[in-house]
Amino acid sequence: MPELPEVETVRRGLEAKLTGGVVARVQRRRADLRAPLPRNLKHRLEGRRLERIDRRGKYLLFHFDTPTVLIVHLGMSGRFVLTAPPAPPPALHDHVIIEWRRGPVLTFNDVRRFGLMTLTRAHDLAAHPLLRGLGPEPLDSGFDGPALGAALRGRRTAIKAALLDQRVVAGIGNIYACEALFRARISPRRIADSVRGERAARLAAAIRTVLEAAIAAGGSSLRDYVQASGELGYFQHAFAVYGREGEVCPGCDCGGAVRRIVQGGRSTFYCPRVQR
DNA sequence: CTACCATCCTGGTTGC
DNA sequence: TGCAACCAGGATGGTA
Repeated sequence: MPELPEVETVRRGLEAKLTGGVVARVQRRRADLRAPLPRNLKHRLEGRRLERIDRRGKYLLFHFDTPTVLIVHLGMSGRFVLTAPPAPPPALHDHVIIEWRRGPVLTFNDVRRFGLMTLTRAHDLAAHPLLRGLGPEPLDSGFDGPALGAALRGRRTAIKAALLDQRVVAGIGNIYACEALFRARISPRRIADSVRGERAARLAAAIRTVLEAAIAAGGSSLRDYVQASGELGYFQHAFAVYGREGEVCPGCDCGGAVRRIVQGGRSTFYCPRVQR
């Protein structure tokens, strides 16, 4: 479900409500997510104070004192819900419940259990296997045409597939790959290696602007994605091509229709007339 | 390297 | 209305 804008929206919502809190109680109700939940989750977190929440790509990084870091990936259907204490009776697919000495109760709910939660030490963070190979953060100031072009150099795969590869750029998923390519007027089928120079600059700018616009809208709410506060993001109404097969190409007078193709088993939406 | 495939899991939607 | 097939925002590991 969640790509960078949704993860960032969750990060902001949780950080605002939870920073400074001390963990009072951890319940691990179901451990068989994408990777087994740490057996010592309870002992490592109880009594720890949350200092801040960072994000790297689609990963949330909860920094506690000790120093302990809780790494979370939401997978396709993972979400965090905040509720007023006391902890509510566990609902279906509530896998982890974190209570604090004061403040709201944090529940991790994940229907499909593709999510992941693990612990590490802060000083190992950059070298952690989950984070080590990630490409540049698209919202960092250093992310520009030359940086993107360098990451794509020599890749003979389609640019759409390359954007989904977290080693190329961190945080982009199927929706924002489609949307960024449309904004940059680049065909999703174009060989990644051929995206250089001015094209790479256009694509880097499109990635940045579409992600920033989505964050400003609170992310996209498809299916069951909601922000921690329970509000719905509304960027899904601003999609130019995603999910719009057959509709008139938006934003220009080309008269073409949005087409859906399958690349690597995933749906790609684009306008063949304006994206070359 | 690359492309392609299956896999993990559940639930909503679609089509008969 | 019932039921089965298909589809879904991710990541990984295997194969050719």
